[in-house]
Amino acid sequence: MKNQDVADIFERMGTLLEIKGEIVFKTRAYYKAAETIAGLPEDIETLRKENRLTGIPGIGQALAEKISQYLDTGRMQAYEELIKEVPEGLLDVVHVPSIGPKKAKLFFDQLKVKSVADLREAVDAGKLSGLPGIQEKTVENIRRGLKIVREGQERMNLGAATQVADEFVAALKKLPEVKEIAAAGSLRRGRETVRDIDILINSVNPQRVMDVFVRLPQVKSVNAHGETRSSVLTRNNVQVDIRVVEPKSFGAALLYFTGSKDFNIKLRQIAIKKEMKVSEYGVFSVKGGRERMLAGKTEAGCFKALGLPYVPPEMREDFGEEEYFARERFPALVELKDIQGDLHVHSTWSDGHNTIAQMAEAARAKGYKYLAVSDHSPRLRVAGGVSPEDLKKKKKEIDALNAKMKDFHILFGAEVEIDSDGNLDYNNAVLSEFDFLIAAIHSGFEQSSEQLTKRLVKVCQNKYVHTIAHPTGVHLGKRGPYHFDFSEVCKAAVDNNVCLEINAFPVRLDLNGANVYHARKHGVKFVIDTDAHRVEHMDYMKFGVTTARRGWLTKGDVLNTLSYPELTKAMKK
DNA sequence: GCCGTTTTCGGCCCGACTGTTTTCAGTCG
Repeated sequence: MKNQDVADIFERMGTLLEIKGEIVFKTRAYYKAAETIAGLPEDIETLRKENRLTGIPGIGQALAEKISQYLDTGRMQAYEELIKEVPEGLLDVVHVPSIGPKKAKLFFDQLKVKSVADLREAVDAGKLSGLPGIQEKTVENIRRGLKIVREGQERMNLGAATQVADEFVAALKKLPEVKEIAAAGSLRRGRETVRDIDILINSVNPQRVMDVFVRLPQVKSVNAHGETRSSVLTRNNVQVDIRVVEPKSFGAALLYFTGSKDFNIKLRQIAIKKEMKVSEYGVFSVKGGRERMLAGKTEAGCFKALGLPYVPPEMREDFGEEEYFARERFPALVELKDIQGDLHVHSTWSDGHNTIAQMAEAARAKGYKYLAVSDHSPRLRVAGGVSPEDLKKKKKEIDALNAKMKDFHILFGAEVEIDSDGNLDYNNAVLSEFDFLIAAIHSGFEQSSEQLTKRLVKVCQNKYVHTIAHPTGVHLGKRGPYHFDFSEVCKAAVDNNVCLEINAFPVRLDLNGANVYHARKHGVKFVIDTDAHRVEHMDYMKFGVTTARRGWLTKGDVLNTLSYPELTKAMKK
């Protein structure tokens, strides 16, 4: 798949064109195209072969030609010409906080700054002040921006972000001035990774809330401290922004600050067609040149005023809103309370920290009806995979526990290694013993797309397999997904009654929301599992459910929303 | 550069904060 490569180039071209001073609509077209291509479910080379490039929204004749040229030659002439004019190093320069395309160009033109290193030198040599529009404060901001870049502001995973947000929300909630408080932004949408935290507050005394916020002990430095907006950096270099709004606008503000950006744009475009206007203050009628507020207090009210069905935060991305709005009504998305059990947890039999009994007790305390204890197979030596001999003992332990429990079932499970040819790590006699069988790839990620696809399809065809764990192998912040033909594997899964896993472990979230969305279109069924290696990890289920919701799943799409009798029936091959 | 049941030309989301300015440009979300 060259999708990401093409997306990256367009993204870079967008920025370079901005620095060059192109009209914003042109640069926006490149950004838009980059985002769309990065999120495409289909291989761009396939689309090209079938002459369907211009069918992609936001791709016209000009961009289609550039894509084709890149696929044919591995190069893009327009890009290469562009970087002759605007050095590539400026791409990093504009990513320094408080520096945008205009300042980058200014420093390049006047001081020959071509990289972040050049910029750092220019700052240290005091060359910046004196340039038009640049004075001491600006230099100071740039200096601070450089420091942030040095310390590296990476995206956090959803788990880490949730933790930071919870801390701030808990601290601010104590103020009597705070009437309502909610984390918004990509965190509320449940994105797999989050850059910064947005917190929205309903209060009639913004100044007081702001003053308390910027002085919280977690705060290291203050970027902005205004009447209604403030922004700080925590000791761990996480940016946290808060905004205070009046009660009458809380819903509109929550809608706005939840995003996504593309979703907001879409809403505003719809509003314009209906002679309305949407801002963070409300939904307004602008008929006859007169502004009249229609809604703002609640999110639901805003959607209603626009004549649209309510869209859950997880769905507010740039895929498929048309389909959603056309339907008017949408079946309810799966919720945490629908989950009846966890089908992928580990115990002390392999690399888990807790015994089967402890894991089962924790699952029961959550109100679950069943739990599959799915330990690793022998090939995964680092994880202490369970030998066939030990499996017999493990089975006995489970049988004994089950005999003692009412209304709860422990399933004899396994997470079995898939070898480089798509074969499993136990023989058929052993495999046939398991109640629930998860197949997983933990090695051989570097194989070609063809090999990996073949491997995964073969696993789907294995009659003992119930699900494929973390199907794309992504490890957030560490490793990208391995490449295979996703559609092909989805088809094989459907044909063989194999589920795909939504692994809720925060560094995985694999499948991700976009994967789930596309797999669902193929008719794939899913399990949402935590991959817990200790009791506490079972709390990660909420992140898996969020991811499922991002892929538009309903209860009916998810295997572990079934009752135990229904589950055993559904697992029959 | 894209796009079109009012358009193949003329549009393309909206507002706060900051720092530099005497009314606004740049950056950010």
